[in-house]
Amino acid sequence: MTEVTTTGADLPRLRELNSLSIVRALRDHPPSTVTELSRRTGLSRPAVDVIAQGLVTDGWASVLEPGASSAVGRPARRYQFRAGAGHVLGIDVGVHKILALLADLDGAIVHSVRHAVDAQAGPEARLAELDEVVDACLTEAGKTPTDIWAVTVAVTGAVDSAGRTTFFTPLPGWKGVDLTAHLATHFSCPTVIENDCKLAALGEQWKGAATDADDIVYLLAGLRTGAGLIIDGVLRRGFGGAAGEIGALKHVRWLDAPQHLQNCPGVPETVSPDDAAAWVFNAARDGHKAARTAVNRYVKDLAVGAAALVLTLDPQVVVFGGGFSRSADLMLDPLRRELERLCLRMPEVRASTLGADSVALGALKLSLNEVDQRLFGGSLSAPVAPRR
Amino acid sequence: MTEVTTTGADLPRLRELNSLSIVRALRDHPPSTVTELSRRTGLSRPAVDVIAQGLVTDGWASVLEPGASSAVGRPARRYQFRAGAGHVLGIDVGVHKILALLADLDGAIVHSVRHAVDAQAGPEARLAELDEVVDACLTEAGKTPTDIWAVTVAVTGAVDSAGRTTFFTPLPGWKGVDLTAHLATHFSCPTVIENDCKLAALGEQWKGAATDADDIVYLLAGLRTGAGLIIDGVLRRGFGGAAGEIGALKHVRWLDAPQHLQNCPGVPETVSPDDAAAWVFNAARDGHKAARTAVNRYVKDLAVGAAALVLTLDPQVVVFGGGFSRSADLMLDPLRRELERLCLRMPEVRASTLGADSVALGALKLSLNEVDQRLFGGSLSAPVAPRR
DNA sequence: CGAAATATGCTCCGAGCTTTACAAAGTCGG
DNA sequence: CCGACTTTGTAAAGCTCGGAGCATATTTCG
Repeated sequence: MTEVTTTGADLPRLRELNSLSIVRALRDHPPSTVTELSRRTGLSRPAVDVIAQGLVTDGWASVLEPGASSAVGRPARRYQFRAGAGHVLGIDVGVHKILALLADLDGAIVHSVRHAVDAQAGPEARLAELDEVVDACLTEAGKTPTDIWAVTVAVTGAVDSAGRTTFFTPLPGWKGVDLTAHLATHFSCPTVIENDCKLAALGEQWKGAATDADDIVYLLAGLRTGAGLIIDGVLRRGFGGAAGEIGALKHVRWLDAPQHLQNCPGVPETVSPDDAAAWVFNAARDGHKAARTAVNRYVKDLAVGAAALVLTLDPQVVVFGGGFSRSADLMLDPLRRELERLCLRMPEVRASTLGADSVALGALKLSLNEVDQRLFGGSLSAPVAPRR
Repeated sequence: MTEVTTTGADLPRLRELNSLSIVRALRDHPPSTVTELSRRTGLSRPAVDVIAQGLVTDGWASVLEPGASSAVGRPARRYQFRAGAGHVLGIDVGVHKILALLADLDGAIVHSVRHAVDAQAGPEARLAELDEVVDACLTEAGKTPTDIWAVTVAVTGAVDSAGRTTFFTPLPGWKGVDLTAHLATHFSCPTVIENDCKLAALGEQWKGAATDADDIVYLLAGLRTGAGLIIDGVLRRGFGGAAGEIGALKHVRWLDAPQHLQNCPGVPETVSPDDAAAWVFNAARDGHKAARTAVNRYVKDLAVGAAALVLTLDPQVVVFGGGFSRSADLMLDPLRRELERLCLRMPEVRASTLGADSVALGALKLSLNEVDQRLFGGSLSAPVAPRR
């Protein structure tokens, strides 16, 4: 019955907006004087002063008393965003490992815990391991679940808007798992489940190979092949969460592409199937003939799907990531050549700089985005942080 | 040197924001009383009253004096957005025709002019015809170029951010044409050049088959084959304006797909190549064997590219448009079957409801968006409309 | 030590929104 | 036809907020 679309603003709301404006300015350039903030926001000095003091009493900012000054004139009090007011979690539930990252509101990583997991482990064992990793991460950092403002978990396979893993996933028995419900028993904050490729794309945009780009295609090249898309600066999930799954098209041989490497003639019997690809890359570097053709065939197959993504989206950058990106030196140029042949407008092709960490970092970033949306989207009141 | 990022807001700015809020509310439900606006915006009645009167004196709104009232109580003055304060143009420069639509700020079409053009006409002749269409449209509606607040022109081929047609285009000799510069001699308002497929997608979202969707793949199926993408409610151009050009991939046989229809065995010699497809569709409806297989082969080729788009973007709706959409009855179900086979999550498949007008309507919508952005994005001051 | 420069803190003013109150203009019922 | 009621239009009072200006504090430089 009550109108929700209250678009009009009164004076308190104006104050709120200006407070948000100050917080934003504070986060961009951490230790700021009132005069700097005044210049950056366009507000007058007295207004900024009042608001900044309010932010301090509410726990959003802290003051650095003058100390040693470098310029002439009375040294200014410096305010800084209290990044420690809250924390977020980013968790990568992979086939072989679980990695949890804990960061403050500035995205600075406070602690991380990585456990190895048996690739064959069922959902119960995996969930138990997940709980253990989260517990360890929190206790070792001296935090409790109530200190956490957002949690994002990366899983393999397409994730629908409710957080369910649909279609398929390489995690054994994972298909029906309701991770959201499981996390709700530990955390009362918002929890997001998302596909690992998509989060890796976000990670590379945040702190990796594509910080300057707003239109990115991330290629996950490994034993699995996948993609994550960032369009106009925002991670795109698609209507059903299945965006980027071009590998499902039969004309694109993504499913079988890694077999060029695994079934390469000449791989010694002593090398396990999981390590075969690494052996082939090394052999190719040493000039091994069969290995070179295997790599080229792999890249050729990868490029067809990549070209479909590029032609559809016309991105600025293609990031080559995933387990095979450690051998990007071998594949980047052939990939460029193939794309050049197949595409209309050639994007930049770059190798991942984060490697396997991109997934967990992307999860962290999505948690931060979630918090930002709650703060900047609505009011600044929700989770007040009173303590110093 | 001056700081552009003035995020803070003072009192005048608050008034401005509230004015915009009222304008928006006014546009949603045209004839509104002050009380209604007050309820919808959350502002108090006196505030709304003052703002509304200001909007009237500035020419943004007009008053409807009471008249016959139906309810009890004193009859209310009704305000309405003055859609006639400005006008926009949407123009479709096609191979065979040029169509110009003139609309007011509500998007209501005031006048339209369509001229046929020789498909072989060179750029000079085509530009001259364009000028003639625009002139006719304005003068017949009693407008001058200064009454126009935004112009969008649809052309074939990929358009870069500067409005140049790059790569290729079916319009003879069109490749180097600087349409933006040409329009600047007529109009001082912003002019946008955009690809016709993309605008058709926008048209279908605005007034066509996908008004309820935010994630749309529009298929242009005709003698040319193309696509336009709307992701999260916004038309996506790609970094270089070449988004949706999946037809350039050799594995996707979009370029040759229409030849299944044109080279269908059994087409009489008397039928011109341009009309061959229509003949095949009619024959297929009558049970003509070769025609049916030709249609099926065409749909099969079309579906591969469509599947690549769908798998990449996971849209809610696929709109089947273009010249062939008049025969959607024949192709919609086969297309669904093919997509069902190729895709992970099946989107809805709908036939275009606008037909060939979708392009010009989309151009119109983009012009309106341009105006909206100028109004709602910044201040309400720019093009004041003083006259009653 | 004084001048210059910069930052802080305070007061006053004006703008804008809300609340309250009241007059105006209709309808409805007798 | 008239009075009660309801809703709208309008004016006044009060509150909050940001801007401008000035006095004061603190540091550097000459």
